[in-house]
Amino acid sequence: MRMSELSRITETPVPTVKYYLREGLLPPGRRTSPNQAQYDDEHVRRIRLIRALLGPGGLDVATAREVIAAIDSDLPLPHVFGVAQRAASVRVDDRAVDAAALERVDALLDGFAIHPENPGRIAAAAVLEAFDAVDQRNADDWSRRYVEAALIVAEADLDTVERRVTRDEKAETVVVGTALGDALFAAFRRAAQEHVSTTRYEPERADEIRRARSTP
Amino acid sequence: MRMSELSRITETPVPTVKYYLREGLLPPGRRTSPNQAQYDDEHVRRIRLIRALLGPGGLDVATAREVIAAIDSDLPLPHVFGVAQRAASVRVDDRAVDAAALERVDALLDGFAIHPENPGRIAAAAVLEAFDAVDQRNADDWSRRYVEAALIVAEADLDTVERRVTRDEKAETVVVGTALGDALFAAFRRAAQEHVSTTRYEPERADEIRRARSTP
DNA sequence: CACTATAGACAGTACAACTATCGATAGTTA
DNA sequence: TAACTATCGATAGTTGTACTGTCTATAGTG
Repeated sequence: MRMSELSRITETPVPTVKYYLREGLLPPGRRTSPNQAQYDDEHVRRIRLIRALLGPGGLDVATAREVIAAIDSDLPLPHVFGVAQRAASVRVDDRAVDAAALERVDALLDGFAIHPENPGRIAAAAVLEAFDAVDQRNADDWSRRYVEAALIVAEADLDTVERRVTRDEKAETVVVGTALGDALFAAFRRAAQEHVSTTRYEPERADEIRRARSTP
Repeated sequence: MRMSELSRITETPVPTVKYYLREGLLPPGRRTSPNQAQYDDEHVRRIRLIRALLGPGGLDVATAREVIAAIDSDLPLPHVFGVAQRAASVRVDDRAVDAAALERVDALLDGFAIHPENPGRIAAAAVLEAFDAVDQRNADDWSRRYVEAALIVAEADLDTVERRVTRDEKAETVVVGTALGDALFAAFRRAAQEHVSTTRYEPERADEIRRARSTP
């Protein structure tokens, strides 16, 4: 197919497709002449990946380029996982996090087999520090339950990757799952908050609200 | 205190403090003359809140202004919760989500007492749609476990708010918890992923890695 | 009385993600 | 085969966001 069709199928404007090509997110098409090229299903797929990473995934173009390069490389899966993790994490300056916050995180993650450089460990310390700066209260009880939930999600993530067959499928799932998983969990969290809040404080209205959704 | 001290305590440049004032994020100081004003601890607290929302919370200035206005208002807590939820959610165009994806989400959230407009419900549908566009596979098993984890987190969130005493404390905790909770969970998820991955695939290395962190 | 610090208005910066224009050429259609 | 549309690749422009800098008149300070 030519660029206009690629653009139509993926609902992405032609100038934007060109932009992705320029930025190295999308591999060039197969040249048929000095100013013509053919694209195929792989390009369609890749554009969908790019849009998922830049949109719901919240990655910037430079970071998306890195994780795409990791998928395309033949590096082992654990390496792809590391790249995806660092990409999806808000970049936190290691030195900007104080030791006390890191110790608290380590206490919460007692028994976890993680390296000191794990992006989550650093980021969690930064978030707890910010939380304390506003809400002068110990957030450890709250955090402990987050860790419990995070373990459930992490097991689900690994299981999902295992279900894929080839190395490339697994690599793509790792990247998409890591980036979109955050957004998916955040969405379900919102829903669960309303649900828990309603059943806890207005149980008499819960049934009525349930009905409103099941019969639109 | 004067602006320079406010700036020093909060580690925020003076021009940035002025910017927050202009943008209505920070209430003006108590005027002592046409071009002098006094600030107090409430301003310090407020700047910390702003920085937490704009930094780890990932809100933009306009959205931060809305949630701060909600805290300052005397609107009831459920309303503040709603504002915070919409603020922390990636804005999704309702019509951009197709009905099939919404039905899948509703199946996953069967029995939940939530309104059809719940931001999480819409956002989850959008994310699942993006995931399917890339990874042509049913993500429902994966999602179900996310929902299970989201319930744990939502209960923790509500409990944390309940522990606060006054309406204003509760309102602030709702806002901070909603915005920073996403980042906190994402961080713990990264840590849990490495932990689960190591114990599952390289159990013999797990102990060694654990030791590396406990004895820095 | 120097000297520094405001407040507030306004302009400028830096970066990211597109979006538009252009000239030379290629494919397509009447 | 002429007219029309599409493409490539280079370059420039746009939009939006979160600051950052400059300026003037005035105020606090040693």
